[in-house]
Amino acid sequence: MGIAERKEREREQRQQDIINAGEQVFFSKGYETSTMDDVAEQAELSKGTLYLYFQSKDELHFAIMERGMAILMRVMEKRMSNMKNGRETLRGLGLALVEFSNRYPDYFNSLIFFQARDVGQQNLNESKVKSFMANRNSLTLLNETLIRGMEDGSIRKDIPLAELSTTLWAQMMGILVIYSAKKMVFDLHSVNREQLVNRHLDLIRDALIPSRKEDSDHA
Amino acid sequence: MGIAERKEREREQRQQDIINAGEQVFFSKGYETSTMDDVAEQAELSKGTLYLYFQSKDELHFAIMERGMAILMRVMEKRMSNMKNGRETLRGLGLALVEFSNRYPDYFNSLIFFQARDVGQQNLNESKVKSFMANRNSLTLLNETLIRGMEDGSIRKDIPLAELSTTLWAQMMGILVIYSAKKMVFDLHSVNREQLVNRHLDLIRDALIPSRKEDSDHA
DNA sequence: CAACAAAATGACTGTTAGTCATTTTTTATG
DNA sequence: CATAAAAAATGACTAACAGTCATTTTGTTG
Repeated sequence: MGIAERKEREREQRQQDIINAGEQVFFSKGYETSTMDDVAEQAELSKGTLYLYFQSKDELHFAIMERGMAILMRVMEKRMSNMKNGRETLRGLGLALVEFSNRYPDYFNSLIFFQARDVGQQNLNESKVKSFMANRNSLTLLNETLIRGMEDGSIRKDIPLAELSTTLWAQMMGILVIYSAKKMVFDLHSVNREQLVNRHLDLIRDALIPSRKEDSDHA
Repeated sequence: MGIAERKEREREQRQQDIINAGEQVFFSKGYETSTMDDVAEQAELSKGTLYLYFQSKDELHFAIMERGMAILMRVMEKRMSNMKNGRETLRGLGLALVEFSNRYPDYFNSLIFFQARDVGQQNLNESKVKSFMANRNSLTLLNETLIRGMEDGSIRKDIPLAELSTTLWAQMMGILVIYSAKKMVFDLHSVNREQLVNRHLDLIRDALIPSRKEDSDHA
């Protein structure tokens, strides 16, 4: 008697259908200007039903972002392979973000949106915790890369790992957020996203090369 | 007959009063959770009057941020003096932001809020243009500092100025936005804002030191 | 003071996220 | 198959709030 199982599948399917409708609407009209009635119409369901599957408009949006995050992880992992050392792999991670932004601009925008979402909110609600979890994987990837680079000698070892990884992560996410929010500033200086990221990665590369003094300090 | 002048002064004063009320309310309750009725009550004015002085809730918030920006500029200019070269001045600019965030946390938060505000908005409205103008001064300061550093030999000269300044600006604003939005991530890694900014400035300093090759390349 | 203008008011509107009593559909049972 | 019970779906409704505007109050001028 697999009725419970079928119900579970149906429920999952309906949830995916709603996410699909949400993507259609949010990606074309923008999140803020889209209404839950729009999504309901697109999904051919009543608004009430939407709330049986998602607690809030924000949670639906979050589910869309999670799809994007999963894709980004795939793109990153592909880019990481075949890199000769940790420092090059680190650059690969950065370039994966550029590739992701070009191939999946809508998902990319969702991701960036969520990076900046909670600015100015003092109370840490559940969505904040979930959003944190969503970032864990990419931070872990970054951490592993730094360890690899420190071990193979391509990255300096004198900076505490947790401090370095969070800094690099904030830098990268940060410039993407700022670019997205203040595109006009960059347009005025004739700098596009790819240039910005490349320049950033160059600077970081230079900053992470072990110094000659450190070279001899083979721990 | 200075009636027109007095009226002008009164109008200005009332506008300042409303901004004061806005600060009181927004700083204590947070922007999103504050209502214009709250501000009206605090200002001892009707809501309608608020809209005679500000086109929208957002514009009132913007006026508050502009006060903060003016303070930040003062803090930066103070920090810039007495620096021995461009590279040190650059660090001074970064540290000015930390000082600002400690001394004027509410204004600082407004500023960061506005940096991230327009993520995901496709249409560039007037507020976006205004927000851009608000950033011009700090970007100009950064530019001047980089030029000084390139001229006194403390900063490498091989990166186009517009590209370098926008990148450094995006990095700095970016990490502050991300820290504000994702404080939890940094708490978990035991990294606070001051550490983050200091580590970032260290990395940038290392990346901007002219290479030995470039040293001989005295243009 | 009367006529006019400027400033201020607050009841009202429009919009939309989220709710919940009611209806429809599906499943279980004799 | 009939019927009771459970599950799913509905959409009219509420609450909240930014922004408006016809009306009232205050100030100015001759």
